[in-house]
Amino acid sequence: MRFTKDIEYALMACAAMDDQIKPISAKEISRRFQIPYELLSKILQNMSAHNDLKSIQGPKGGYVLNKTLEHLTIGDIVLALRGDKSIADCVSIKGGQCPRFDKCVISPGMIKLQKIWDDILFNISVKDFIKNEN
Amino acid sequence: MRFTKDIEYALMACAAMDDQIKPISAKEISRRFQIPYELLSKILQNMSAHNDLKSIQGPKGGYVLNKTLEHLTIGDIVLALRGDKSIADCVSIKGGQCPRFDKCVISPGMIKLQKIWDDILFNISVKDFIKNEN
DNA sequence: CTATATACGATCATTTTAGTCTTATATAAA
DNA sequence: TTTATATAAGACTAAAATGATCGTATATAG
Ligand code: FES
Ligand code: FES
Repeated sequence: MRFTKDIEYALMACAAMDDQIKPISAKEISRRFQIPYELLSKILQNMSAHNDLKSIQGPKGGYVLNKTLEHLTIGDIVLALRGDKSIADCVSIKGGQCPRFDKCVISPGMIKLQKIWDDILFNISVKDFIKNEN
Repeated sequence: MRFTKDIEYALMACAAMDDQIKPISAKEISRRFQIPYELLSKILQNMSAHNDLKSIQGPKGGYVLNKTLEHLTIGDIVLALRGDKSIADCVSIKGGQCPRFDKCVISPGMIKLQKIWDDILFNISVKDFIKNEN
């Protein structure tokens, strides 16, 4: 039950783009946080495809936030990077294929816990996450 | 951010042992839930080493719960099977080695989220998790 | 035109997860 | 005391996910 490096890198990138009018390049973010450039690029491209960011090509190009960090949640980032927010196989989209599905003893609990987790993920904004007051 | 199969299997095993006075063997649990026997064995041994279960060797042996499921939490199971409950590298025990540690922009948020998650993990009992009322 | 940027797909290395195999030890019951 | 049944433990393998790299194409500011 852990966040992977993508998520960490994405959150750092968000911090770099916060309050920025001008686009910031992947290279600049990569340099600032010591994140492998190509890896970061793909992360930003995924976030772009998910409409969390807007990309501007060419010189002076880079990425800009599409929404403010107040309106971007941790859950959005997980969805952009993972595509799936399920906390276990038992409760995943493909759960229907599980041979145990009909009489599964853990799925009621998993479903409940999934709801609790979703509630957290999609209600903590990246702004909340980044700011270190309190 | 997902629970692995161990956790699922451990929870199923707990369900099988709930309210049981007599020990249940790994083989029996394995058969009932279609869990690979050797894999389940190791899971139960880990839970045993963590004092969640008591093991009885020999014929008519098996495993019995050491505490009631009301007093066993999801967090206990994660600790027994994973050894580590941290939600990300940034906030893990070895976090001190991170080159970004001193000026990390995400660690305040990670620490906060870790607390929230711990609060959930160690306050949901396996009994709560298993029972399907509500 | 050229330098700088994203877009995208393929590839590779490492780590984690999942599952298997083997051997040793304990013990209830015949 | 023998035998069958059980846990204990560690080595091993296979498969999947993660982390990182490479190469090439395309867009565009200057
Ligand atoms: S484990 Fe398959 S549905 Fe729960
Ligand atoms: S990422 Fe290293 S301390 Fe936060």
